[in-house]
Amino acid sequence: MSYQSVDKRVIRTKRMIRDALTELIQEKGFEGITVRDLTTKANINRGTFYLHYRDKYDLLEQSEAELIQGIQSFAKQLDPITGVTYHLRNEPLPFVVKLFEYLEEHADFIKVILGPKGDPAFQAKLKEVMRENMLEKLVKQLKTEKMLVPVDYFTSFFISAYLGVIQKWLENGMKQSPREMSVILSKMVFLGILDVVGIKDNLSM
Amino acid sequence: MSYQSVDKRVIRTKRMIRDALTELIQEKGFEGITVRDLTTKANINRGTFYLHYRDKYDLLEQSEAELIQGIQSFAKQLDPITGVTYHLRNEPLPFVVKLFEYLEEHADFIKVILGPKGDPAFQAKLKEVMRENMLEKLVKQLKTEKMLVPVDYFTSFFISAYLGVIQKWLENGMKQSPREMSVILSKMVFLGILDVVGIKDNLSM
DNA sequence: ACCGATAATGAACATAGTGTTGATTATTGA
DNA sequence: TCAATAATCAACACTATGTTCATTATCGGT
Repeated sequence: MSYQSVDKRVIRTKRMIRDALTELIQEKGFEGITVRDLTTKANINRGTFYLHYRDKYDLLEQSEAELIQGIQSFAKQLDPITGVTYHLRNEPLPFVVKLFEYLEEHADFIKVILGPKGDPAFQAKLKEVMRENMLEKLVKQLKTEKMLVPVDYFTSFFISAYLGVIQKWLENGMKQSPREMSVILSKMVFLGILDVVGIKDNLSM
Repeated sequence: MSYQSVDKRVIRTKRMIRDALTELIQEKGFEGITVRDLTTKANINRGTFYLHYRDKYDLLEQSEAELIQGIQSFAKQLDPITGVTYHLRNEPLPFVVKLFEYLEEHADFIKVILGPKGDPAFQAKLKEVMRENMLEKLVKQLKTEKMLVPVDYFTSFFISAYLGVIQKWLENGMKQSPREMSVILSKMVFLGILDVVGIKDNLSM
């Protein structure tokens, strides 16, 4: 009925370790965490930890990999025609809306892992997934020689901008809905800075 | 003649520790580094380390603080009239050019500290400095109610975009000059995505 | 060139975390 | 109910930490 571990005890133990990890990263950052800290907070025996994870880095990797996998699995279900169509219509990409929904759902962990005490490698992974699902198809359809800037700086610019807004949104306590955030982002992506700030009659000088 | 430590031995020891730190972060990331690693690589006695730093976190903080201070010191010397004037002229901010020059100068350390094995807290600090020197004055002159998006998302968007391009530039081996990078960034900031990619007659479909 | 000040060394220390083992108990799924 | 296996507990050798103290080496100022 299952090639997976469905043993209630395993589920329970792993969940408690994951919860402890989230709390502890918040408290002291990942670096400062010891296996003893984790097992104490999780109320399990220290030996039990090693039954499931090689060390704390293994725990972190597995936790991150699950999140990335979660994103990729819903990304694949999305309309493959996306890409340029949405870009041209100045509409938020369905992927972006879904992404915010997903982030919201797993906010506890993601918030700390993307925060100042988190893991910069996870930022890189997330950027890569975003790039694949938001810009890859667009870039492939462009004659890059016509671009005003080198393509990899173009990509880095917008993906980092997205991630920065995501981090701010999480930090702010996710006051806006995923749809609202997608719209905000679209505006900034499609308009230049002067339009976004409503300049011309806006300046006080 | 000096309230500072100018003793040649201290200078030498600290420099060797800093160099070892840079190399070791590259090799295994900051987390994996032990004081023993540092002192072995630096060819000094382990006890000597503790004469200068409380622990490896103290070392990291001091190293980062020096960099931030370096940025702030040249920022203060710049023309205080900057701000909106340059933004309106679509010219690269002098601060940005200077910043790239500074990053280039300290690339060894900054490259790893901003990389996937680096310190996310340093990213946050750098963003803050950039915000103060690039957007603060602009934002103060705007009637924020006229903006199309919440001001803090606006700020996060562009500052993160800048940082993302900086990271890519470092990762790429700094092939472009500071001035070139400033121009590339200005283009992306002032034009929307469609203009930047040269769209309309650019799409192959 | 000297000499007092101080930086660096080397060895030892208690303390704490790591990852592993083997025996025992508790819980699970069928 | 019971065989399988997860979790516990205690012990283990090993490594890193941060501190100490006596000793040696190097510095800066005269």
